[in-house]
Amino acid sequence: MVTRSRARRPARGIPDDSALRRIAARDIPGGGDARSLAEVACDEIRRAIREGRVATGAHLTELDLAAWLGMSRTPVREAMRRLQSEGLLLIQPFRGALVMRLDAGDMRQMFAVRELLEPAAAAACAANAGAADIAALRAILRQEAASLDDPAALFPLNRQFHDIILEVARNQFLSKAIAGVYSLIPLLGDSNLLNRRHAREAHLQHQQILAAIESGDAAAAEAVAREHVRHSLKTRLARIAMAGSGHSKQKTVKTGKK
Amino acid sequence: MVTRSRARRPARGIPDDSALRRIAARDIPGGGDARSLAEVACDEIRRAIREGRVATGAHLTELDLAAWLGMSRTPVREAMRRLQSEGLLLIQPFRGALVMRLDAGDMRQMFAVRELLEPAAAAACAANAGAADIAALRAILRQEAASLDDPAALFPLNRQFHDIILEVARNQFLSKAIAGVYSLIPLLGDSNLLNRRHAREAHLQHQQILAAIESGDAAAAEAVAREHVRHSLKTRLARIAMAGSGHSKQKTVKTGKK
DNA sequence: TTTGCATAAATTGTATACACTGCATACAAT
DNA sequence: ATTGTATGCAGTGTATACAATTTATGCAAA
Repeated sequence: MVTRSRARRPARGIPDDSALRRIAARDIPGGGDARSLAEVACDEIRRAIREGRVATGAHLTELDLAAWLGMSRTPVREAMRRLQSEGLLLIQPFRGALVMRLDAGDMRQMFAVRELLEPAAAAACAANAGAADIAALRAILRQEAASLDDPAALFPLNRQFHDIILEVARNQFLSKAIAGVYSLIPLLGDSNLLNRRHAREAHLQHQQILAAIESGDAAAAEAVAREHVRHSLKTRLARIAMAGSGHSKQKTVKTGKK
Repeated sequence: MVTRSRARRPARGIPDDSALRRIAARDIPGGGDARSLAEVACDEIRRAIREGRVATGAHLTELDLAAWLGMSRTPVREAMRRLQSEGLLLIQPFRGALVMRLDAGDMRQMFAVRELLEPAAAAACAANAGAADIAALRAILRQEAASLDDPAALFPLNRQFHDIILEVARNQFLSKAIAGVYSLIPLLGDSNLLNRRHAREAHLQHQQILAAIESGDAAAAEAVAREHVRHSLKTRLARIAMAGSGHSKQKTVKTGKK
C-alpha cells in the first residue's frame, strides 16, 4: 500500500465533500497558491467593488456574501473585517456592512495625502535606484507606450510602475501608508486611464519621473510626482464637474444583493 | 409579568452562564459600551504589548490567548486578524502569530513618514482651528505643564493633544495614515516621555505648535511640528545608542505565554 | 386611529466540532 | 548509519449550532 501519506484520512470522517469545494474555489487562477477561503473572499469582494458589480453604498450581509461565494460565514466574516480595516466597508454591529462611499470632499482629502506621500516616495526612489531598478522601470514604460489606447493593459502597468518606485524607496511605512490610500481609489469610480488624453499625459509624466530617477535627481522626481498627483486630481474633478452638469455617462450599477 | 422585553430568553436554552462572563469582561471600564468580545480581545492584547507583558517577537497562539482572555477562539481570531492589519502581529498560516519586532532601521523609516505627515497635520490644523479648538488645546497643555514629572498622566495628555490637531486638520486620510504609524509606536519600547528632560522639551514644542496655531501661521506650525518629530527620533536614537554601549537599563519582559 | 408593548423575523456575535496542515518523531527498508 | 515513509500531536481553517441584538410586525388598550 504505497498511498501517499495523506490518503489515510477518509477512514475517519465523512468522505470529504468540503475539500473539493474548497480546492475548486482556490485554484481558479491555476497558480495553486492554496490561499485560504478568507483570502479568496477578500479578493472577490474587492474585485466586485472595483468592477462596480457592487455599488458604493450597497448593503452587504454575511449570509448573502457567503451564499454568493459558496462558503460559510466564517471566512466571509474575516474578509469583511479585513475590508473594513482597509476602509472599503463600514461595518455596523448587528446591522451588516455598507460599501463605503466617498464624495468630492473625501477625494480632495485623499489627494492631499497622496500629494504628500507619493513625491516623497519618488524622491527616495531617485536616491536609491540601481541599474536593475531603472531597467525594470524602463521596461514598464516601454510597454505602457505601446498600450496607451488599451486601458485594460494600462491598469497593471501603471500599478507596477508605482509599486516598483515604492519598493525602491525602501520604506515599509511609506509603502503601507500609500497602499492604505490606494486601496480606496476604486471607491472613486472609473479610472482616469479610461480617458485617453489623460493616459497620454500620465505616460509623459511617468517618463519625466523616470528621467529624474535615472539622473538621481531626487528634487526633480519629487516635483514631477507632485505634478502627477495634481494632474490626476484635476482630471477627476473635471469629470465630476461634467457629470454634475448633466453630461453623465456613468452607468448605474447593480446593488449586488442576489 | 412586566419583565423587560429581554428577560424572556432563559426559558429556551441553558440558564445563561455566558452572558455573565461577557458582561464581566465588557464592563470593566464602567461606561458599559457593550463592546464585542473581539474588541475586548483586541484592546487587551494591544495593551499587553504596549505594557511589555508580551515581548516583541513572542509567539502567540489562538488557544493561549483564548484561555488567557477567557473567551473562545472566534473573537480572539478576529482580534488577531485586526492586529495583523495594524501591523502589530505577523500571522503565519497554520503556525500562529509573532509579535512584530522593529529594529533601528524600521524606526528611522517610521519617523521619516511621521516627519512627512505630522507637520502637514499641524499646518492644516493652523488653517482650520477655531476658538473652541484652541481652547481645548490650551486646556491640555495646562494640564501637561502640571504633570511633567508624572509620565502616567502625560501619556493620555500627549495623545489628546495630537488627536485634537488631527481632528481639526479635518482630513480622514491623513488621520488614518498617522494612526497607522502611531499604533506601532509601542513596538519601539518605552516611551520618550519617561525621560523627564525629553518631556519638558516636548512640552515646550507643544506650546510653540499651539502658538503657531493660535496665530493661524500654518508654515510655523509645520516647521515646529517637524522639529518635534525630529527631536523625538533623536531621543530614541540616543537611548538606543546608550543601551547598545552597555548601559542597558531595559528590563527583560516575560514571554506572555501562560 | 393611534400608542405602547410584546412577540416574531432577520442578522450578527460567539462557541464548538471537525478536517486539514506542518512539524517532530519513530519505524522500516536499504 | 541513513534515508524514506508513516504516525502522532499541536494548532489553524472552516462549518455549523446557538445566543444576543436590532428591526419589523401585530395586537390590545386608550
